[in-house]
Amino acid sequence: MAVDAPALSPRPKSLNPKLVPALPSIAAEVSALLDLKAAGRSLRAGQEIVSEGRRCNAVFLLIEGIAIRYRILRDGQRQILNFILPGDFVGVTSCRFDSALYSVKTLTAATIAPIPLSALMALAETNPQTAARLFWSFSSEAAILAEHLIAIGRRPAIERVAHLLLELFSRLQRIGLADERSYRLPLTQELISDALGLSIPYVNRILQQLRHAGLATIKDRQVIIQNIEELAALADFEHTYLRPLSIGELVP
Amino acid sequence: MAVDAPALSPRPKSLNPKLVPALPSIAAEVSALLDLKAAGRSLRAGQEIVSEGRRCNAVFLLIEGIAIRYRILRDGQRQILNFILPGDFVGVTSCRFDSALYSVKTLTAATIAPIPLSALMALAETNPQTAARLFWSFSSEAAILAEHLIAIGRRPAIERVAHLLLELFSRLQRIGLADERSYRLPLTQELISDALGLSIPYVNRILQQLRHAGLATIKDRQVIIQNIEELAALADFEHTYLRPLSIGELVP
DNA sequence: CGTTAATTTGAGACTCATCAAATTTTGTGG
DNA sequence: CCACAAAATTTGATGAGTCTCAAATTAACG
Repeated sequence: MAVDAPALSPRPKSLNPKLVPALPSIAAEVSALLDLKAAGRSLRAGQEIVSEGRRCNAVFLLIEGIAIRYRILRDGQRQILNFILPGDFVGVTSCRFDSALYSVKTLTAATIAPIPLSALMALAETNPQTAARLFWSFSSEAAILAEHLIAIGRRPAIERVAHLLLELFSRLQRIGLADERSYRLPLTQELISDALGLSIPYVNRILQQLRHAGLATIKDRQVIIQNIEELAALADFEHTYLRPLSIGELVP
Repeated sequence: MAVDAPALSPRPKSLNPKLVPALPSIAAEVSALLDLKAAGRSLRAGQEIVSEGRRCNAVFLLIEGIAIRYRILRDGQRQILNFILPGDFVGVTSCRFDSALYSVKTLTAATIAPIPLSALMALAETNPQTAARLFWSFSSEAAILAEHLIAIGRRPAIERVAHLLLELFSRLQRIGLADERSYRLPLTQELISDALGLSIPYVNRILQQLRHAGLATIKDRQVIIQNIEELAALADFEHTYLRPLSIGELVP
């Protein structure tokens, strides 16, 4: 089921001390079916997977590492749409248009497995049940975007930051990349500000508030959630939106 | 292919003077297959289709009328996530969780056709190709949410408002519900403010700016885009994100 | 171990929110 | 079809939240 970690080339310098995590079941299923393990490509930190304005002829399964999806506006500002974690598919939205609407790039060293659109179409022909499950799973991305929209549209900066830290915590924990109250991630203040529509100096001040309140700290590329309950209360965080039902769980 | 307007009961009191628009092809296909026309239910303005916190056991095809998807926050604020227009599916994200994350309610009189999840599952069994196309089409919603996220996160109020007016214009035009430079829609300032994360008085002032600049006017539930080019330039509006490729157009 | 990247601090300005009230428009029952 | 109640728009004054700019400090990396 899960991708076998030792089968991939070990990467001692990886920022992530953990092994390759378990993939969500549909990702594992597709991975097995299309032999994606063999197709894995290693990327360095900062490499683009998808480039805005360019045709995108594949979707990618992120096997290891962290990436972001973002848009650069005409005035040079950046808006990060979401963080992409192991087990997530990359480029699903981008390949739906004749040129990609967003860019995706790695934040750490990463391993990705491309799935050419032709393979996806073939899958829809030869294995339509799996394809349906896969496509169904794609729509869960909308829930995360919607939650970001709510946070950015209607919540003050401190709640947004708290919410982001908790979302990443919850998602990483789910795939075995976080422990009880912390996770490793090169989450710079610039990334936070671009994800939440804030300025870097203000994010800095917000982080100080969280630190002084004993709620959360970022240090040495490590995010430490010191008081989960209080932070969740502050952020009005409820992790249901990160736990979509698979197609099989819909009708009990 | 398209839904036959006269076949549906005419609704003289409808706020919308136009007839039922052509559905997108996948919607038409599913509609025909499941005989959704016969299943159409009429709703009055302001009725809830999906309620946050409640189990949602169906998706709905909006056949006629306008709806919004939104969340009410703990402090009573509302964030509108998107506007739902004829031909759009409702509740796709909501039914993916054991209780709906958002509410959906009509803004005008409307006609919807429920598709029980069981029917959707059955479709995936009996007609997996169609199901795959349908599920694939669901993921285009993410592009609209992403664009909203960018607007709210990184653009000043006047650009957000301009962007929203143009998005609705473009989407309505596509389904035959807008003419050259205007469309009918009960778009109150409260709706705009809740969609864009602004206050009502400020939206009011922004609309005055747009009006005085000769760019756009809202009057008598009608939105008039007086200068499309200039408004689009102001908003940095590019409608690619509203024109996803169907699954068949992906590999040319 | 230097050089670039990231964080931190301060001062000042500006966008936009809040609150309150007046005005206009819309919907509705008589 | 009018009159009234409710909803929506408009205006003003004030203040909070957040941004910008600039520079200093600290941390990361080859």
